[in-house]
Amino acid sequence: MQRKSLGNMQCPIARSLERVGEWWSILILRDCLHGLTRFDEFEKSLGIAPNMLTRRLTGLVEAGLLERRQYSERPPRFEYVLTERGRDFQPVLATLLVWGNKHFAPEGASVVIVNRETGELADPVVVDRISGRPLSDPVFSTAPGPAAEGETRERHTRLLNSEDV
Amino acid sequence: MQRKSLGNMQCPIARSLERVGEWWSILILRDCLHGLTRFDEFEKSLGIAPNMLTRRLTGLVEAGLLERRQYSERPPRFEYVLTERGRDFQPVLATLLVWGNKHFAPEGASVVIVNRETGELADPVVVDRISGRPLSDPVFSTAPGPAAEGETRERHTRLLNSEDV
DNA sequence: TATGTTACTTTCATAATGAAAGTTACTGGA
DNA sequence: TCCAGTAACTTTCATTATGAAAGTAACATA
Repeated sequence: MQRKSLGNMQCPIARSLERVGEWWSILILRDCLHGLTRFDEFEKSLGIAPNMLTRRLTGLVEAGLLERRQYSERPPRFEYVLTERGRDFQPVLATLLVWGNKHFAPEGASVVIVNRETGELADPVVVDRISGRPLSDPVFSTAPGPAAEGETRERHTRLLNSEDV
Repeated sequence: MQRKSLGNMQCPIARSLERVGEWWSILILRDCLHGLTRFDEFEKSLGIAPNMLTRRLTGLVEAGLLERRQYSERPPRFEYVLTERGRDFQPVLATLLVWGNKHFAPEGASVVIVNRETGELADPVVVDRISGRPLSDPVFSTAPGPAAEGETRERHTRLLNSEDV
């Protein structure tokens, strides 16, 4: 009766969540992208118990999002640095930030994204690089990919047809 | 010794995770955005135990992402439909999908996003609507917002300065 | 009357989370 | 040499969260 694994689903969202879906994981990645690397930095920043932090860091290392690196021989000291896979998580954090600011910051935003060249607030949106159109445009929908099998293929094919009307 | 709440943090990412950070929540939202509305649809699609599904649906309704709506008087039957807040979550799902496809689909993508007008694969990226530049551009960074207090303000101010070099 | 459908609830075991305290391997100062 | 301090943890144990299995409610349909 283990927590049910999402990793063997075909859905890329499910597979992502298998790696970062546990309590604390995404906040640790947030801190990493803010430049934190050391155990006690995470501990203080998050207010997380050290045993939990160890579990999460180990998990993120195993998932290939972080690398555990020795930065001192004597005394032996380690730090955690993002891999490319971990850095690639940034867009997810940006969209979570925007969503949080819009819906859960009634007192106003506490964290924003700024363009340091112009000083202006950024307004992050997801667009399709090919067409330049916002992904919210109804022309976009999910579809089965080349590796889709069985239920996944049916599910997304169905969806495509039903929205084609 | 309850699971530690992230909702009283100022960070918008933490506040978002307070609402959708539990196991299954994001996958339920994914299914909602695919058009599912009914209990047994979610149950079958996810392979989730019904008691878990009830807890999550209740939580998402309380968080204002879903609305529970009666669609039949006799027999009494209910469905769950996205609110605006729930629909606004879509960009997060898109970025999770892209990340999952890139890093956890060695056999190739099983789900893709397509432009149904051109038939081409979409390539979703986060850009700043104001400047048009990709958010990965180093000119962008987080900064304390108008409502930032104490530690939050310091943290992001520090960051801004250190990267200004 | 029996079976099926949809949307659940109840009970209970196991896994995940968290608080508190302790450990390791040092450095630097009295 | 002794003691405090630092950084990165581990250990133990209580409490929550998750999940499997079975059951329930309120009907419709045959």
